[in-house]
Amino acid sequence: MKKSERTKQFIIAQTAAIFNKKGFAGTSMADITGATGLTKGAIYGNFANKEEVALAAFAFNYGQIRKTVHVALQKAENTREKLLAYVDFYKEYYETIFQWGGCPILNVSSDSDDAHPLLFQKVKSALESWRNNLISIVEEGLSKGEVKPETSPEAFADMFISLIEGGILLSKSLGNNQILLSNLELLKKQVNMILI
Amino acid sequence: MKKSERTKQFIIAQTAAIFNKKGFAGTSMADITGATGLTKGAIYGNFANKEEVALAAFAFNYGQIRKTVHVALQKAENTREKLLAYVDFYKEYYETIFQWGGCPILNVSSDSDDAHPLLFQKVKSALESWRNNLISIVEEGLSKGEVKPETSPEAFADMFISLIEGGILLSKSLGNNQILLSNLELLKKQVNMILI
DNA sequence: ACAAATATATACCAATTGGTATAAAAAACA
DNA sequence: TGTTTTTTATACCAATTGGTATATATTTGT
Repeated sequence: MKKSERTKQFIIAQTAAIFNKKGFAGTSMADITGATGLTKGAIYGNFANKEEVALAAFAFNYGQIRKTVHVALQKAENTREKLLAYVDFYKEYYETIFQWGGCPILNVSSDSDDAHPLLFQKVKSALESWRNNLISIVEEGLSKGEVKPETSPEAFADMFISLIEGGILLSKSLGNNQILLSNLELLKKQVNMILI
Repeated sequence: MKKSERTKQFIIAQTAAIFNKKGFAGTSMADITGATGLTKGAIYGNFANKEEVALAAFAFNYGQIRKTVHVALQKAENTREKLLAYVDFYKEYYETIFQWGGCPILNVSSDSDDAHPLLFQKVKSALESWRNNLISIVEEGLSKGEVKPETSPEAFADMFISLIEGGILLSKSLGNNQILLSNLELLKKQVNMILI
């Protein structure tokens, strides 16, 4: 691993939480040099502009979550275990996510949807892959006879994501983590309801 | 109504959608003068600073929604009608909300939670009053024997808000309005499930 | 260890940022 | 209508914005 690549990763790691908390317009180059201890020369030697740092920061933030979910799903052997592993992931890691400024998908989506098309495209892809992953799990469950045949994989996935993201919004805004936990409990019940 | 008050309202009306779309840091004084056709002298003659315009813009955006919901709820006579009126409001007005840049609570919450405490406090209050309103409806339904006694008003309210805000996030991000509509259908079923 | 390539710091840039003093214009009141 | 009060435009401010040219360090491959 070359020096430049190490520095790049260092810059991303030091600024990822800042971008997640303050947004693209709210994060300045001064924030970036301040957080890294590097000068603008070093930043612009490794990134073309602020947007590239923001894109890398989002990829980092989202990647951290996806990686951990992926590990948690590895052990799961059937539909129930997979879906409950998802729920348990949020039960276990929501405090960490909150410390990093909340869900990056939620944050970057509303930060970029009307102003930063490149960033918005990345969020769209991330959300799409999350949704498709959930849909696949339910579809697989359907074909294996583990899920009730009247279940709509899409509608279930959308409810799933909504209860999590909505719970994060409510808990962060009201300063009450119990709300997200309550949503996660409800989600468990909804998982059990579609299982045979 | 004095001139100053009319100008104030005019500034708010012209900039409310901009703040909702671009956020606090993303909206500049130049955006404000550009949208109103007024100069900085006029803006600062009516508002102390940018934050005051942003606060007024959020109050305007949220007020528009609350006002319309309030009217829709007037006609409702029992728990079922009240909760379904809420759902129908979003069915009818989500396109308008999207044109204004999405749900102001969702937008301003993630825009302000880690950087603009005054704005964040307003969002918190708005979300609290929405949640309390839903809780009150369910509690009234419980006391009148219209709602199943095992229902938790808080858990129901949180699910209600989450399906709406999560649906907005998904539909806006994926460019697919059908997702919000599907969540609203699910919400109707959930309403019917707690009713006796 | 040395030369070539790479990476970083410094100093700078024009443009824009939020905000203010002041004078001219327009409303409000008598 | 005349005068006082209020509102708005103009011109300005220091600070900060994102970004660049260049010289100096520091890695890298030999």
